[in-house]
Amino acid sequence: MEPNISFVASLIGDAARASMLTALMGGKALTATELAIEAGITSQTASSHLSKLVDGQLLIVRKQGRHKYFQLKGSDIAQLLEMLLNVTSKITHSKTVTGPSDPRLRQARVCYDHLAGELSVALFNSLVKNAWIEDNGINDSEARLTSTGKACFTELGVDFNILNTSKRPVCKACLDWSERRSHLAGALGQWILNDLFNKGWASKDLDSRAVHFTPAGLKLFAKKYDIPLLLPTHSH
Amino acid sequence: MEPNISFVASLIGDAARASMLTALMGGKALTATELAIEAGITSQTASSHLSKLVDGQLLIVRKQGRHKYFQLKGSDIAQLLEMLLNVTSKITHSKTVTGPSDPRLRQARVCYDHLAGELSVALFNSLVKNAWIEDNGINDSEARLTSTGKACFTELGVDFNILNTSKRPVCKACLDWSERRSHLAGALGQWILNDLFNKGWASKDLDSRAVHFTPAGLKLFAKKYDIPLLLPTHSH
DNA sequence: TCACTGCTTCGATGAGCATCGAAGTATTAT
DNA sequence: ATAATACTTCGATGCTCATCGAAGCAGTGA
Repeated sequence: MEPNISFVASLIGDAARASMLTALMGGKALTATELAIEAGITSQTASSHLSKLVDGQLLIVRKQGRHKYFQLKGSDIAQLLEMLLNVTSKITHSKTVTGPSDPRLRQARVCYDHLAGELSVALFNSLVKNAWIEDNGINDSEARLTSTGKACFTELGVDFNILNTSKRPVCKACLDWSERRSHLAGALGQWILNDLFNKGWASKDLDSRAVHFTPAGLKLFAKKYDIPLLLPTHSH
Repeated sequence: MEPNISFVASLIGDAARASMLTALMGGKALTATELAIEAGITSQTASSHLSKLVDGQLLIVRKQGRHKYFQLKGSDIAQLLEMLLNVTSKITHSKTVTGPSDPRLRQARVCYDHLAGELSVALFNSLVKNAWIEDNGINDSEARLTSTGKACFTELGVDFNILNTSKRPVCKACLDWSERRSHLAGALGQWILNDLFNKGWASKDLDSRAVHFTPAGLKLFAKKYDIPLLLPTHSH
């Protein structure tokens, strides 16, 4: 028999659980109360939801003192959620005219473990333009690291020996639900995001999904990857 | 605001609708009664479900006489469902020991518009071995047509001028939920499946997801793509 | 015209489940 | 010790929605 899709889908198919899951797309582990607030429900209800999500293997939980920290079980779950975001936004956009959005989320946000939003799309385009990566697909998740790219990234501090040991692909294109264009995911995308945080160029916002750049950090970031900086409110 | 994932997920999160959707992964358009039978419900209930799926933009419908033919709205929907199949099978497999399955489905089945199952994985491996395509990712959807591959496929009758006009990627790796390994998707994967049907080497089974090869067709297929043929019941 | 099939609408039924208040158990703080 | 916080369990409530019978509409064939 084919696996029973409806089980996993129904877990995601509740409004409260869905907002918890999208909150966890920020990559950070969150406590039960934080998630309850995020979903706008009481802690009792949240507790029930969270145990279902853990039973359903969508989340893992780590107990720390009197807190319980929840996070997505793996990148495959994150990928599933991102694809749901894509499909959903495509569907709802056709109804609600054009996609409104929190401007901070539009500009830069975390997609589980890599950068998403306008800036990440600009980054991706620059990488393609400078032939660090090749983008084969039009709509889809194909990307390839060139030898130039490998050399340049190595110079920037990437250790491909380490990246290659992980089971996940190094270089991967991920479709952005707000921009509808590709951005960089995979182990390399993760490295870039971490690099941003390590260098203090950007930090996660309180709502944990938006990424806030410092003015200086933004300039350095743009310079490092040769990204043409646009005005904050540039025409669509 | 972020799109409301729960809406789409809850559409899939019903057992009856889910079996309808997986049935439509066969790529063929099915009538309302066929889908009702597939889901094991009455036609009234099916009608209600189907109108929800159409409203929700997961399906498109085409009226033909007194019949209504339903099919998945696009390849992105199919991709979403396939990913759900992957996640679900990974989750349920860890509980229900090892994945049992209809042997015909395991061997060869249709995944929306391309071939899936043991044979498709074998095909993919042969293509990689002979350097027609390159497989970059380990777990993920990356694949790249080599120049050799392009030449060879052209010789087999593929017209890349036509394939390239479509918006979808030509060459794409798709993770198999039964095999947990990559097989070929994309426009090229679609071409191969159609080629199989056109040549009469294989046909869709009555249950519309399994693909039945003729003995002669299987041999010719294996020869064409240099696939080592295994015994029907080969050890896992 | 009449019968048959495919699909839809309406209404009633019933089950599942999200929700929260109240109470209970840990864990940490004062 | 006492209080406060974080989370869970239990029970009651109420809503949503899948389900099907009955009836109706439309397209097809005799």
